[in-house]
Amino acid sequence: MERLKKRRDFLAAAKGRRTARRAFVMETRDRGDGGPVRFGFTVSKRTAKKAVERNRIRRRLKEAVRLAPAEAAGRGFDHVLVGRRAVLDADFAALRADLQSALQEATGPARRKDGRRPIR
RNA sequence: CCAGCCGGCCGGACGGCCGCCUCGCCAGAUCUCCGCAAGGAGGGCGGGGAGGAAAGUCCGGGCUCCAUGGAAGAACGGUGCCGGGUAACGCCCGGCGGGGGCGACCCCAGGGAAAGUGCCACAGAAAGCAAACCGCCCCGCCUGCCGAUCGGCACACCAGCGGAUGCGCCGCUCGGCCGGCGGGGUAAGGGUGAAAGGGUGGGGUAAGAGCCCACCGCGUCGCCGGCAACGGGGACGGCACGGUAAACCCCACCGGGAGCAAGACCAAGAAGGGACGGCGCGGGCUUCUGCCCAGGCUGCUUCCGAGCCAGCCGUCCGGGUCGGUCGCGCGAAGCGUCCGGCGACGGGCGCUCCAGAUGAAUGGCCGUCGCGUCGCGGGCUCCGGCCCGCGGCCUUACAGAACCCGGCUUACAGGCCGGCUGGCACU
RNA sequence: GGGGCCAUAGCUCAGUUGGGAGAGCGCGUGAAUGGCAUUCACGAGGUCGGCGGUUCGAUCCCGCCUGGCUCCA
Repeated sequence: MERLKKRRDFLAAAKGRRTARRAFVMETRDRGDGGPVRFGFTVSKRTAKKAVERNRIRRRLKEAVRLAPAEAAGRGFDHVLVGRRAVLDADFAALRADLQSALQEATGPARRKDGRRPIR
């Protein structure tokens, strides 16, 4: 898994499409170059005050991303996962399922003009 | 057995599958990918991979840069019984003094208030200079009352002469009491207050007072013990010296400032600018040599020393910012053992190499065991609980390295070991 | 990672030789008005962020925690 490390990339992703789930918010940006997919993680001090908790949130999200099938994330995308406190005691299988659906939605067809999700 | 005190330690264990970071070795024909570049990633094998507090950032150092070197001083900040340990410390050890506890033991910013200044609200006579005030005592004078002796009978009184007796009246003297004025002696006592000019007891006195005595406290000076803080004891003094320095301050000692986001290098790349070299560079006197006087700048100040600046020409370098690499893992290191020391600690020998991220590595899932807790069932019981089985829950408290080290402080489920004190019972 | 500052009534803030806890707005009651606003009078409201210490006495002085703000790069 390739990681996002520059502040620039995080700011760019924050302007992209947002996909919210119970335990996290995913910000997605299509770089348009068809290159490898990259992931970034954000857990702020406001989310969890203690460093142990912030570490645990990021690590569980990272593991969920690692176990996700490579083709699900698409090509040329930057995904930033903003962790919430719910990650701490969420069931891991449910976390993976949420990630999978979020990736599917984020890399799928663009939203309709009214901003609602496409009807399946 | 119960209650308690002190010190030290642990803070889940084993295993499976899939992953992450890093180090070493091998391979690596410079092959592929990312990047403008610097550089980074990609293979195999092996090793290592969070804490006792990694935390707070309260102290002390190493290391790095900044400042022109040295000395003295000022300012500011800190520390504060004595001795020792240490690279150093505000830390630690041992001791001393004070306070608390039946005790084991615990607590103390614990120098100086006879260098100076400030403050001590309210209450209180008075709050720090010692006196004033109330009160107490003595003397004198005055007024009033009472009593006694003596003298007297004008008035009042009496049954009455008469003032002999009784009730009385007047006067002298003496004594007592109340009050006032004046003079003096006192600090024992005076609702208060955190604190009141040594304390307690006795003697003494007109009343009192270290006025005298005993003990305690205090001060001064010798002596003895101790490196010292200090302790013991003696003589003398005869109360002078309230508290507050985490109020200003004084004394002694320590401290230059900033911090790895320090700093160095590399790549891309303007302007200001910088470095080096050459020539040149204040005023006066003088024929020249030379002599005299000098400006500005560089630390908070002074002194000594050192250096730089005034222009022109030439050559070279070239910041910030973004990115990359280093700094960055052998150290006041850990473990074991022996020796010295009451101890903190020091020394010798042997063994080991033990995290290095930088949007930041320890994760995910599972099995077995252990611990804790809850529920149910059974058994035992000194009725407080203990044991066994099954099941559920937490899979466990506080908490995540960010240059490193020594301390301090703060947070912490549960548990282990050792020593000691008090009480009860039994032997 | 490293510096600095703040915390006092519901809100915004004063508070120094350490002895009284305060102001404005807001709130409540009353007056005035036919009614409302303005105005006037009166009143309630505080572990001075927490825990220790110094002192006779602490919002104030000294430690240690907690929460918040801010600066450097």
